[in-house]
Amino acid sequence: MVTQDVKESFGSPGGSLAAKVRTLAPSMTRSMQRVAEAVASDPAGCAALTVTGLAELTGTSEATVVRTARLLGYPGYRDLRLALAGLAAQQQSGRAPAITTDIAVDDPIADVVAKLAYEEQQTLADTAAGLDTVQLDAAVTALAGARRTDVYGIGASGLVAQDLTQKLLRIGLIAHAHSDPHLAVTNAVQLRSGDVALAITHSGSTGDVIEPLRVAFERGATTVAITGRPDSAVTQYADLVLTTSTSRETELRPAAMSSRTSQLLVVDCLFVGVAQRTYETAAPALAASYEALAHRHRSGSR
Amino acid sequence: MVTQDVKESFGSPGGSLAAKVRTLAPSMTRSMQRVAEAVASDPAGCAALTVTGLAELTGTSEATVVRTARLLGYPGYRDLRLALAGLAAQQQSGRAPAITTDIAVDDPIADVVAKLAYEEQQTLADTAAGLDTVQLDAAVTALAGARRTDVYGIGASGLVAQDLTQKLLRIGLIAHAHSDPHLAVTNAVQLRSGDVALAITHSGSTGDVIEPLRVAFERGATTVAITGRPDSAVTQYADLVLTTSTSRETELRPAAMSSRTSQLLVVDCLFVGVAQRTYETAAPALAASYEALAHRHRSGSR
DNA sequence: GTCACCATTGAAAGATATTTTCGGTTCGGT
DNA sequence: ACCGAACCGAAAATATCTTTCAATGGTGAC
Repeated sequence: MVTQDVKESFGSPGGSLAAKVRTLAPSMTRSMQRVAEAVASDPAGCAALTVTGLAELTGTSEATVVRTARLLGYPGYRDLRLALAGLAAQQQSGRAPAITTDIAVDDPIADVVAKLAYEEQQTLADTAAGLDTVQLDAAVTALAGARRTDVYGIGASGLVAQDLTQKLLRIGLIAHAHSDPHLAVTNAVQLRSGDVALAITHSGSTGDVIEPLRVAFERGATTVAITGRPDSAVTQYADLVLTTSTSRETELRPAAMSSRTSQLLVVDCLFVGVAQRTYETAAPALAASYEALAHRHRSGSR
Repeated sequence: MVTQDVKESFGSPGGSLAAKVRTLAPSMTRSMQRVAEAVASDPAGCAALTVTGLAELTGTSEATVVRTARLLGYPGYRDLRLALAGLAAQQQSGRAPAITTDIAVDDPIADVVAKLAYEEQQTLADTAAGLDTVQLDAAVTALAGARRTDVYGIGASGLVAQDLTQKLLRIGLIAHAHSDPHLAVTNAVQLRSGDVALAITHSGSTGDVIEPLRVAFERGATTVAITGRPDSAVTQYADLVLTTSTSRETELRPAAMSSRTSQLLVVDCLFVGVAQRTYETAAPALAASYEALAHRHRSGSR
């Protein structure tokens, strides 16, 4: 029997499908994209169609439809269709007001705030839905037990890398963020089994970040990639891949914005996970760092 | 095609299936009742089964299963199954309880993800609701017209400061982030009317950040504070105050986490606002920086 | 520019699932 | 005991889904 795992597909909340389509779209061929788009835009309608029907609707072939279903993580079209039916039902029951419009040049500032907040919320939901908790758990375990951890990130992702290291340092772990590619590589050489190297790159193809990860990978360290493109170059050298969501970008809202939100959520999850594992030492360390900073704040607040 | 009317089956509210089974049970034969009962008691489980599977489970034959499906009002088993999938999804989503509890040490990683995502969404909503758009608008105007902009932030807020400057630089504005208190002050001395100084501090009482803002304030620059405490020391020297939200912190989720989310939203709003104001120059600058980075990415990704 | 190669695609064959048919079985009535 | 009707399931028939494979078109090397 092929269709035993429907329950699991239900496990992920509804919106995740549209998100999945977005993250995987870049790695799809043109015809597959057509199919994916049809499915994402009208789940209910597509659920009513057979493979042949959907193939005709999208002007492709049955084979392509099945291929798309596979890429989206289902064993076959049958299961995609089942998931679609579920999705449609959910949509029907839960109203979707959705602020759909992009941010325009002449939007009043209040609209900008509302739209940005909404989109970032959306990004968070998508990311949470798309995160592979098994990989995440494995990454947490690796980090918690690591002798040392190196984190690579450039540009906006570099800030996320620093955020993670700041947090890890706070709970007594040894972590460094590298944004200088050369230093990153020379440090990566020092890594060995039991250490962790973590690369953060939205595109998954940032050479300056891939290179140190490759070195770490070859030295036997546990390598983790946080990327929006689970099929990109960086994953070649990653033992564990944590996927961030990709929301559609607009001219005034560059992709960097949502990828940052997404990356930070992943990083937070890693941190909390590690803090749980190392609670005995993490809790006092957090308290201590809080204490240490107290005197840097002016006492009276007016 | 037999399966054209799936949408309609969704139309009937979820619970009606169990009711329908009860109503029709008397008119059913023994084997059909077994099937109907199985379907009613575990829609999700049955949705995962093929006709043959369900027939075996209930100790009946495929024919009986199909007959039951017909009696329940569906054209065939295929459509019953689709409806079942929808029902299961609804049930699942229905029991999505508000995640109110704090993150506990022994929470499974999946719960951690859900709770973190939820809390960050909450933070975003709170921030958006609490933002003073008048002040925000004024800050945008100041930034858009500034000769130069200095941003102060320490620790986690320092990363937010860098995020803002990275973005502003991208659209051709002159902005610097300072995390070194001494350098910040020495640079602040250079500021004058028409320049902007922006301090980011959650507590509002971080001396190292207040000091340069005070200097800038006294030199006549437009000063902006992004803080979670609108009554704190930093606001003394701030012409404009943008308030970030403060959500309750827990042991495993330090305040830094939500304040960062909140600060980033404010910063994003500032950025988009400025990009709108300076659209003529910002749009091409954004495009250009995108181009410039393209070659740093390895080509093949698929 | 041409060629070789690889990715992409759809047609059709093959496999599976669903529906229908049909004959056997059971059960109640006579 | 016999008859008839409803009930049921095995298996054939059909629909649907999946896989294979050859044709196509695009891409990079030379």
